[in-house]
Amino acid sequence: MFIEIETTSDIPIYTQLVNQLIGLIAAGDLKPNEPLPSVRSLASDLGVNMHTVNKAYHELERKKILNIIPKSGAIVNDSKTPSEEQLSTIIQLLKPIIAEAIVYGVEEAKIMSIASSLISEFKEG
Amino acid sequence: MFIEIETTSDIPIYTQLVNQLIGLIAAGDLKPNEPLPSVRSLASDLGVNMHTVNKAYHELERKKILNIIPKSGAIVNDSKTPSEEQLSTIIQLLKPIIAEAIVYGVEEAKIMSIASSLISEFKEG
DNA sequence: CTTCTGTTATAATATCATTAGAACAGATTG
DNA sequence: CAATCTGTTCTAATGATATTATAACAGAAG
Repeated sequence: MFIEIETTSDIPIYTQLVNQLIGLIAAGDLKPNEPLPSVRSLASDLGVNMHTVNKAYHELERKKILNIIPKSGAIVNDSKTPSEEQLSTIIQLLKPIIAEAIVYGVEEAKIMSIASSLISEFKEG
Repeated sequence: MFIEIETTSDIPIYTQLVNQLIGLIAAGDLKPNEPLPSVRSLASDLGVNMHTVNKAYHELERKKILNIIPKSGAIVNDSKTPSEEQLSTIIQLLKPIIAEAIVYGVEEAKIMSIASSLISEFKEG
């Protein structure tokens, strides 16, 4: 489990966890139906509290990325087609960043090129 | 100044302000070299505290989007070409969202289409 | 049956976000 | 010049978050 937590970051630990787990799934390092480590073991590995990992897992469950089976564990959900809610989420998240890029003077073609590169980066693993 | 603050949102007020101001600049509603309202008047308009607006302005100055002239006011910076730092910022912000979209099963073409639409939305004003 | 799992509860600490009030000094304007 | 407006700085209080620490519980897995 290749996860690194920066305790000095202003990004909350559980958010760093959420983002990195999403990254691992997107890159195929964590596959659909694959079980995640228990909150206790991952917390121990990372040197953080059990509840912090638990919070990240539940955030991923809220996003419908994980399926948490009570008192058993969490497995990666298999999502072939995004729900309308998920599509809307992506658009809302993307909007302020696209705006920021435009304000910085990043040209449209450059924005598209960055997006394309990032997609390839994940898809290639 | 078309800004709406949702006090019930879990997004901090100053962050909402930052995002909406960036949106206004991207859409051309706020043009380069144009002065922003004083922290006191904008705070009064929005029904929030002066310090909250001040925090947003300084966050935008940190991003080099605003130029704050001490004891005078803030004006919109004219950025024609993004700095390396700004480009890096955009990439780092984009990365987790692209990953999330991929996990949701959003196809590459769809992601690109959303990005393109958002860019057009801003550029058209 | 023992161990592992997530769940729940309480509690303490630190940080952040927001508001309030006041005072100060430079900039602007009439 | 004098009055007003500006961002700046400071202290203070409040509420919400994030994180950690313990502990106990009940279902799952071996």
